Amino acid sequence: MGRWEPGARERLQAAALDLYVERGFEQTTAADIAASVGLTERTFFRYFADKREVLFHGQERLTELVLEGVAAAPADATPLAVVVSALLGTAEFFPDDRREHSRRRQTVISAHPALQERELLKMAGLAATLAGALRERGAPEPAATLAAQSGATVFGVAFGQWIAEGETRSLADIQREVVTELLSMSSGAR
Amino acid sequence: MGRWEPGARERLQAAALDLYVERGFEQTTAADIAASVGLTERTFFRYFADKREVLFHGQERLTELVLEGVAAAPADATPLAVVVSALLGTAEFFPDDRREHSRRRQTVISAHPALQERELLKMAGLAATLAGALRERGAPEPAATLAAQSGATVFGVAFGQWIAEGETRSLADIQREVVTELLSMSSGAR
DNA sequence: GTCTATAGTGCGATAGAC
DNA sequence: GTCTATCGCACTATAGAC
Repeated sequence: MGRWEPGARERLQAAALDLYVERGFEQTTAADIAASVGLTERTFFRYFADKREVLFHGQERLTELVLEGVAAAPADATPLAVVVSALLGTAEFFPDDRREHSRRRQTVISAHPALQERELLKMAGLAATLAGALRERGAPEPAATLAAQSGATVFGVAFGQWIAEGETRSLADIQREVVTELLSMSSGAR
Repeated sequence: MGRWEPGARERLQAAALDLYVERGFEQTTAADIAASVGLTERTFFRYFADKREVLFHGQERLTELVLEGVAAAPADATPLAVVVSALLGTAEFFPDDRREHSRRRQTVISAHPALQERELLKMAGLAATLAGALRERGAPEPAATLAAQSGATVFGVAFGQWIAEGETRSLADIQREVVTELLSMSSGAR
């Protein structure tokens, strides 16, 4: 394990998660992570802009899945229907055998506000991308943003449930239930 | 303006905003801000945990207004109706004569991801507080969280509109329209 | 109020792949 | 030889410890 071995980025990501779990985010330096896979601090920062980013790299694929979900919706679908389609597209990113990894990762994030900030920023970026895609399909503002943000809300709630202790349903199944819940809530409002 | 003059916190906040507008957030050091009001860097960090926090201090009052709004809702109100009441409570925090200040502040935040992160974290905290208040009134999960997050969404969209160039309506008026839009969107979904 | 560890950046040197 | 990942060093600013 050292210089020139392939997969430096992936090794750094795995080592970072392990160390963040073991001793906590703040007690882990970038140099610690790099050293644990035979690299230097300087190389760590070549791959990741900062210590937090190492936990979030790879989410570009999630954006792609959202946009594929948008494209899969019928042309005459309402913004909310398009969002549901986008949402179900994301479920592919979280197969059941990734649940345990997601749980570990989320435990670390939940314990550190600095990591929560970054997660919220990523989610906001995804929602903004989704809103843009809705506008391209002709949705006006503020409907596009409202629908996209509602999608982010549903995703967040469903994801939280998906990684809850003892949960066995798939993310897609949970998402469908949460969407139903959200709609029934709105229609019952005075 | 110097040592021992009262209102150190407020002077630091005003100076920080000015400098962030002038030269940008990253080009402004904590020492710059402190020096510009006759204090030292050390004093800056006594008042604010970090460079970002200086733009967000004072939002505890916003939380209070949200909770007052919750309390003002009739006991048999649906979660969503309680959220609307909470939302309108926040409008008091943003009278029309604060609009220009909010615009300046938001311009800075929008230009710097590090500041957006902090803003998102504050908003998430507020939504979590609101969800907790809804649970205390008997709302079950996930309805409480869905309603609270929807409130945050409406607030964000309405606030963005309120500070838009040329906008003259009050925040409360805009919020009411955005809520209507959100509800009509959900009821029209297939 | 001082002192220090760490984050993060810029730039030039080097080691290995080809 | 070229190309590029990695390293070493110097540096500033943040933030916390004493």
